[in-house]
Amino acid sequence: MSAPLPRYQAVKNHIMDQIAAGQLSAGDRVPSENELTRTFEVSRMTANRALRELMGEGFIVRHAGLGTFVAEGRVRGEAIAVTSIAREVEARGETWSASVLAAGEMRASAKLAEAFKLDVGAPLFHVTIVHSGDGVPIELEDRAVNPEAVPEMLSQDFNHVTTTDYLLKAAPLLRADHSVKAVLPTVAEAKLLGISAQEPCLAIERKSWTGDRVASIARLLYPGHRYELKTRFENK
Amino acid sequence: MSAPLPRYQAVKNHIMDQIAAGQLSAGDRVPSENELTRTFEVSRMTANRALRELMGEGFIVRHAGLGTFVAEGRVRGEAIAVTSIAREVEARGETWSASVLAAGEMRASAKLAEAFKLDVGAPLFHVTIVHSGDGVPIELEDRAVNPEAVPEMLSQDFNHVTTTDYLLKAAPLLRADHSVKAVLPTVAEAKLLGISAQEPCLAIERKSWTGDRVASIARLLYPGHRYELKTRFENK
DNA sequence: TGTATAATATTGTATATACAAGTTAGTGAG
DNA sequence: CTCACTAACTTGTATATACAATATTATACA
Repeated sequence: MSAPLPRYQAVKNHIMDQIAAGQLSAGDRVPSENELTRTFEVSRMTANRALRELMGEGFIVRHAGLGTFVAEGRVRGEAIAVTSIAREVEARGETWSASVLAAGEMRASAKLAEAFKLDVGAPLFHVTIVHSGDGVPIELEDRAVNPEAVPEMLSQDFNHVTTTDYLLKAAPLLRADHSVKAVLPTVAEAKLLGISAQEPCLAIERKSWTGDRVASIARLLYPGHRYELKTRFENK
Repeated sequence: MSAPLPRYQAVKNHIMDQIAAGQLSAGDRVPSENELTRTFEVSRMTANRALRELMGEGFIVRHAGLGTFVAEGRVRGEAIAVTSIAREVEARGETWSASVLAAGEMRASAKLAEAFKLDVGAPLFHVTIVHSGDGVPIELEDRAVNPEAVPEMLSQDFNHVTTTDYLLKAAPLLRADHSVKAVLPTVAEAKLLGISAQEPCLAIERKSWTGDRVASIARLLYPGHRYELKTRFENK
């Protein structure tokens, strides 16, 4: 059972829900701290914290003496989205397919135990999959999954559904950290991706959370000549 | 005359200065809230706020009961932010320096004209700069700038201020598009970055807007072994 | 009617205080 | 020696209170 939601978070969620649902649009006035104090029966400090964090996250802007308003545009830049490789492949007009090289249980190494906040040796699910577009490999996925967060992980047929699609459903994504690097593949990796070992690859490491639990840690490797990451940033 | 610095900001600055100066390294323990309370003669709430904001900005990590520690690597907040390479270098505890290889006018090729929404042959500013940390090249910047958006661009001394710092001031950033790829450097690029031509590089192409005008188009090249891009994604 | 001042509303910072939960080290008992 | 308990320390959340600064509105006076 999860802990009760902190009050400042409930206030944040309420305002964000209103923005997301279109009840509050860019430029609209957001309730003041004192109004939130009354509405939510919290202290002004709690309301201030909720609003301050939303401001830090780019959703709202605040002016002393004036008030608090929904920010223009979407201030929070679109981070690297967690999208399904199948979707990306199809968006290129290619047909996605997958080859599951490994799918089973493993024991958490010290590093993974630390990353998952589990004990060393704790059971994890592990999958290794090559994703292709029109039969040409485009992504080598190596992923460890927390069984506590996603108990039915290994029951899925990842030749037909991507891990990402399944995880997005089974373990609602709260947050993800990404690290992007340019690397050379190992000989084994190069072979699996059907490229030379001298081909630069984009390596994305992703750690995703569901609730307050690390759900999955993945390393995604893309041939440099086959993959490009695009993102957009917007400022208020 | 500037307003006195808020106390929570002074505490933040002090810790960030220590990290930037290398006095605190990744994994090192940061003073606890109660220690900061004594050192800075502030309330615990004020110390908590300072640490909480630094955590939100990715510089530190915190564990209840355990303590506060400098984050591993630099967790860049949110999207691929448009940040100054000087700032990034300094956050690594290194000293930034720059070598301007080219700074002058050019005529817009068909491709650049299209990207800037200008006529082919229209004047553009062009700079090529190698940025280094502790004397070791880390970024090769090749940038075209729209003179209509940034008329004084070439008056700046980019040996001492980064193009990004200047652009952020002279042409308030509204929006930026990023493309990230893994590539091999050309022989010339490899030479400028002091790496082998077989070293994979992270190539970031950035198009930034001020108002409704494209201000700048840059290609930034980083040696794979020297640079890692970190981003964070949050869903509600 | 126009202007100045006071009152009100809003954000911004800071403190003291309190309770809750997690971690670790030390001590005492078996 | 081992285990359990306690104390000390740490982070996490919440409240009441206070003062400061900014912006707007209401009121009073000319």
